[in-house]
Amino acid sequence: MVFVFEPTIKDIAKLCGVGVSTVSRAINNHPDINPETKEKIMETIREYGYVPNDSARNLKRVDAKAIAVLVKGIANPFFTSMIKVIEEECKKKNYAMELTHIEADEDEVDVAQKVVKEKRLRGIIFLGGLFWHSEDKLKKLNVPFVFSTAGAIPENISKNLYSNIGVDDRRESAKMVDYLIGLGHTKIAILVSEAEGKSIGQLRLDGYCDAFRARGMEINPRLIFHAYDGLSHFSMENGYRTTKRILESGEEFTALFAVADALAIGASRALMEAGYRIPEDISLAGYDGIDMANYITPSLTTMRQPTEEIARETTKLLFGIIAGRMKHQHITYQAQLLVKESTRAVSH
Amino acid sequence: MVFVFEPTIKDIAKLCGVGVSTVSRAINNHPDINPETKEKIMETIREYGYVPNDSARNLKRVDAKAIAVLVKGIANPFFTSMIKVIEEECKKKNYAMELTHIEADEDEVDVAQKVVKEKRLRGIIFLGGLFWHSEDKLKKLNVPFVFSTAGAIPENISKNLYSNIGVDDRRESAKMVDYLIGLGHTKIAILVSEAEGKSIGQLRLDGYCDAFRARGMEINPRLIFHAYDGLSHFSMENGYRTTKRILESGEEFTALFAVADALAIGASRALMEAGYRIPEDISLAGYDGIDMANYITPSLTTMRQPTEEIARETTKLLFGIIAGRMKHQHITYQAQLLVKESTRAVSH
DNA sequence: CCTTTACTTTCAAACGTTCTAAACAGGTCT
DNA sequence: AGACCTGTTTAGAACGTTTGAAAGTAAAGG
Repeated sequence: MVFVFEPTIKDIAKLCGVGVSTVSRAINNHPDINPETKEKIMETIREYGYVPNDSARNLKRVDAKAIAVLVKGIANPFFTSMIKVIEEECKKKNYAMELTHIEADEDEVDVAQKVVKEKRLRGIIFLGGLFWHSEDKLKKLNVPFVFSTAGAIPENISKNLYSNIGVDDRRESAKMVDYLIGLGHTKIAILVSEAEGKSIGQLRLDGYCDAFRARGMEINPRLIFHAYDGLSHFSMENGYRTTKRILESGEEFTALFAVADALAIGASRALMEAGYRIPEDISLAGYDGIDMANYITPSLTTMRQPTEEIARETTKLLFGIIAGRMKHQHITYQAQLLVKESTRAVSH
Repeated sequence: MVFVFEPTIKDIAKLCGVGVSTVSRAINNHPDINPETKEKIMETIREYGYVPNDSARNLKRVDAKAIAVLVKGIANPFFTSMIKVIEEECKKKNYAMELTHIEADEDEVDVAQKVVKEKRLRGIIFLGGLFWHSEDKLKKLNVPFVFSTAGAIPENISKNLYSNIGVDDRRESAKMVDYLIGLGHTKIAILVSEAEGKSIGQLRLDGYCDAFRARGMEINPRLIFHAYDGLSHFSMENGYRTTKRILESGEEFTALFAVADALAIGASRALMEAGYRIPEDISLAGYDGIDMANYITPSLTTMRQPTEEIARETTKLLFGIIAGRMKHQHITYQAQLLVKESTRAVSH
């Protein structure tokens, strides 16, 4: 490796014959500076390729311009597009984004606390189905945080402690199932992930049950299948394997509702491998509205969440709260039922 | 927000009645410390929830324990699994990982330089099809860097300036095309992304041509289709749109080779929408071996790159070079031809 | 009782910024 | 000429850590 001179702010100051603070002023677009001096300094900076040391900056600044994004269940392609949007918004505001994955066996609060303190971050976005047990835990986080597309938070937690942005999973899920029932399906299997606590999976399962009840129909518990491999819940692999199991179980059904598109895509493959035609023999529906749902054949009927919009609003809200010009909010978006080729009326 | 006491190392020192450096010693597992003192300090740290400030640490330390991963073309799902592995390896070594996406219009070296200087990183992994023009540019990077699954680097650049790990795209691509020819196909269309310079797309196109030449067959330039939307080259959307265009062109072909699985999946949908059966009417082949290729129907014949292995070795190599116990290397992995349902012998 | 040795611990100087308060020019007004 | 602006610049104290050199302790050796 070649030796390369790495200039600091001091070097630049010396080079320009000015004080360090003047250079700092120039860099940070402070008002009180002579435009001429500023131009000269910027010139020198370009020439020597000076880049301010982020650590030194963050050390001194009270507000390290950075937020954390904590994601549980990275396997779900659903998050990728959200993260991209969040990143964009951060760039606009000149904020750095610390992306951290939470493993299934890790405690969310502990991880959040650690990363926030380490990097002196100003806020947190929680992405995905986290589940919080107590208010005490949440209070340990000393910065504003926002849940996005998370599961339900227990009722006993004070609403103005956090923000929550997403769709009403239970209601939208019910809509989907109601749509299937409307097509004449009565034997509707559901492919759901873990369902302990108020996880996303549980909410969507609740919606499934709601839809049946609303129509005064019986729920057959043997048509509820859990896909939980202990790791990434919403994966294609998981959907595929569980659907195989469903088929082996011998239960009869004319429609299958997978509570996530990734699961549905795996299910689609398993069904077709087994010789079922979609939708002629079995209707298949997903949930999320990921890109890929449009590219499989038959294209997947799904409940599209406005991911980009949610991600964008989440980020803006967090910045607003950090800046002190907004308060915690609870926003519910509408999902959109996208009817594609994978569902049709039941054939008698 | 509640006021929370954020202890510093000084506070811990005072609390324990010892000097700051002793606390520092305890945290960093230095040898010269009384086990008893250490235990007491660790106890206090746990009690007060002290977490060292990363900025202060990195500021003082010569070696900020962190590397950068620069990705061009995030839309390609191919990278997701690689990033996951790199992250794992970093965690093992207690290194932080700075993930940065490079936009299509950004200069890779400029971005790399900026991020490395800002964060004082120790090394760089370049993921994906970057293209380097000159040795001078590369020399500007003052830390070791490793290319992974990148395009070919021009011959005139000194080999011991960098490492390069991946498969021989040209050779493996030729293998795939040769396999298609072996099935009796002669009119093989290729769906390729941008092809200026020695990009990955160009290499795979070269392989396509090699395969024809090796058999003494003619190449029909009108069967070469470029999918370049100026943004994410290897996306399903891009594959879909370009295949529509191919079909409109009216050129005849019995097989389509998409140089990336994401493109192939988009192509698959476009072909089926247009009423073509795969593989009865048209054989379809991809390249990369992403997970999803197994879940579409028909499952996709593809050239599987050992992504996990490549990512793991890339990271290990970079750490080795940083530690000074390894030198730059150029490693070529074998890809694996996975024959699935989407290809079959041409029907006469 | 004074050295030596080995083990612990502390002091204080960095690291590269930002930011407050103070200083400095060069007017303009009494 | 002094007082008072106004616009620009600077010195220097933080920020929270690591680290090498120095200092302190206690046990062992003479």
